[in-house]
Amino acid sequence: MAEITESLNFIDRFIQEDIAEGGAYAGKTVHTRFPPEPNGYLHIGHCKALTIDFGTALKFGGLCNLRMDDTNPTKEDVEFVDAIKEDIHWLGFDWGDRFFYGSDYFEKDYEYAVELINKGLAYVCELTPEQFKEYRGDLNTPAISPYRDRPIEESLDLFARMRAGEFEDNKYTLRAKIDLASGNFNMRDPVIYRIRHMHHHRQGDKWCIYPMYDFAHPIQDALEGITHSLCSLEFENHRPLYNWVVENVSVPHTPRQIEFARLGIDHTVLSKRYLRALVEQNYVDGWDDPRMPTLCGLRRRGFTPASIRNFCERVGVAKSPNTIPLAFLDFCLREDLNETAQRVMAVLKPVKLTITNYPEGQSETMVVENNPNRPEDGTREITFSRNLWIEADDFLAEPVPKYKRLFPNGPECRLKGAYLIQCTGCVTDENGNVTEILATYDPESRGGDPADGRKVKGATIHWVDAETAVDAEVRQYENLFQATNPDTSSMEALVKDMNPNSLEILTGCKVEASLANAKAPASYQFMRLGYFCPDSRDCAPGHLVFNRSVSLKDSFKPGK
RNA sequence: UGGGAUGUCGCCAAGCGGUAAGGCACCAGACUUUGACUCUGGCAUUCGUAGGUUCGAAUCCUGCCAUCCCAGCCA
Repeated sequence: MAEITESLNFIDRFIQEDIAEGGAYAGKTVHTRFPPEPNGYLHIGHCKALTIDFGTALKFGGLCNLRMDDTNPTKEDVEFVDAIKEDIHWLGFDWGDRFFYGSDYFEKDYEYAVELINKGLAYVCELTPEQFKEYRGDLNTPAISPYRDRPIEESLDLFARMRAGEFEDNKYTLRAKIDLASGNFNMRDPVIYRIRHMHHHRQGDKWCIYPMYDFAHPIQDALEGITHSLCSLEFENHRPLYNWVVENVSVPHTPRQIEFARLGIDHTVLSKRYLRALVEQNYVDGWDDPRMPTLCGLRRRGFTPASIRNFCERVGVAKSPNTIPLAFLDFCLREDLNETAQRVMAVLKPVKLTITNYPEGQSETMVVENNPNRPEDGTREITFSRNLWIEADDFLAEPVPKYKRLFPNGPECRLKGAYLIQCTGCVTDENGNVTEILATYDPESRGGDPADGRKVKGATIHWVDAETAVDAEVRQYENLFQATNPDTSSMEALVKDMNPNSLEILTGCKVEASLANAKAPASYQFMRLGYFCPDSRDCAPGHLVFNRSVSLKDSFKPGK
């Protein structure tokens, strides 16, 4: 077993007890699994589960399987299977050769179901869905099940005929005989098989009866030798049933289910159901729309795998409900990018800057480092001339207190990697809008350091040479698709509850700087936007002005 | 209302009977070729609440309060 140096969460402690001498799994290899249902794309919430499933196995020197939980043919599709695998690899997790489909165990599931019938622990029920609901009972009254005493032979016969396709959907179900009076509804003789005449994405038309999650999942875990079946809190109520199946069916192995709290992020929809609706009803351009909290959406937004993994690890594992600030996700990205991203200068909201004492037609080349944190990343050359673009926010006609940037007769400022300049004034149009900023430069400060060593009072600002700049149109999205209340019951309500900025963007009315709430200065925003795929398909209102000295293709590749 | 969970700083989260880790956020200062980054310092006499046990409790016991999950032939 690998030495465990990280701090242990509550799951780790359970496992440690289990594998300790005398424990339930003494001497065994810890084995977990990540079991997504292939009915949608993975989102950052799944990433937490992924981090826990794969991370726990790793921590204990064990293994983690990837298993498509495809027992319900009505919602599943191969498109999702491929996308899920790709996203997991992108994140950096690897299941080796342990990739499985829950549906590959259908034959086994069937045998175990027959075993239950033979033991008198399951029976064929013919309540209609409506009756089933009626007979369910309520919090204080037990359920009623008129068919629970059906003779074993009869159930055996009916179950075989269910499989043979003799009955239409919903005509019969197979139910486990457990406890009609249980306070836990999952134990009130739960349905474990239903009839669905439907094409299965993998099994084709081989089956017309499908096992329910509660029956199939423990069996899958047991057959794969999973020691610890980690899942989210909403399955806590299912654990007694999970254990019941494992105990009453002759599976070769006894897995243990442990539940943890799922991830919550403020103002972010993390429910597959709603994400799916957003895609299907065209509120967004697809699962990989940069506004989506899906892994492919985050990837297009410029999130690195390391930043997402780190986020999930730092968020912790516990059982208390949690809502993590979106700012924390941003922090994790900035932290990673600050270390690894190659810098580039670009201007979000451009305004013209003219260096009045710089000769017209003259141009020179400046050399700037690609990443101040990593000299080994080298340098790049950029051109400088009399006409530049700078950030509109780096100039104020009327300075506010403590403003250290450009304003008429303001402090000397540094153009990053170029010269020291001082603002002398500005040009405005008939409406009073600033159209051009005027400044003079100190020829003796090439590179940014004054010849006489005087201290620069103003800030350092970024710029782009108007003569050589590339105008790259890039659509600037709001941080993530946001909603203040993900638990609303309709799309209308959901959209109504959305953050106003998002709504504007969704309807295409207006696109403002996407990272307006990012605390970092513009350059850091560029790191992010720079990694944002400037694919022409995303071109829309906003635009960035890039310095041509960097090849867009090379420097602005998606964060792969 | 029956069953199952959860409550430690604004947000996460350690702690597991010996006297409240850490991160994010925030505040103050230093540094700085991007007001960022980095660095330094500050930030819970108190652990939902009321009692009890104990020399000693966030940790054990009892009651109460709040919140979440469950009555799909979804997962």
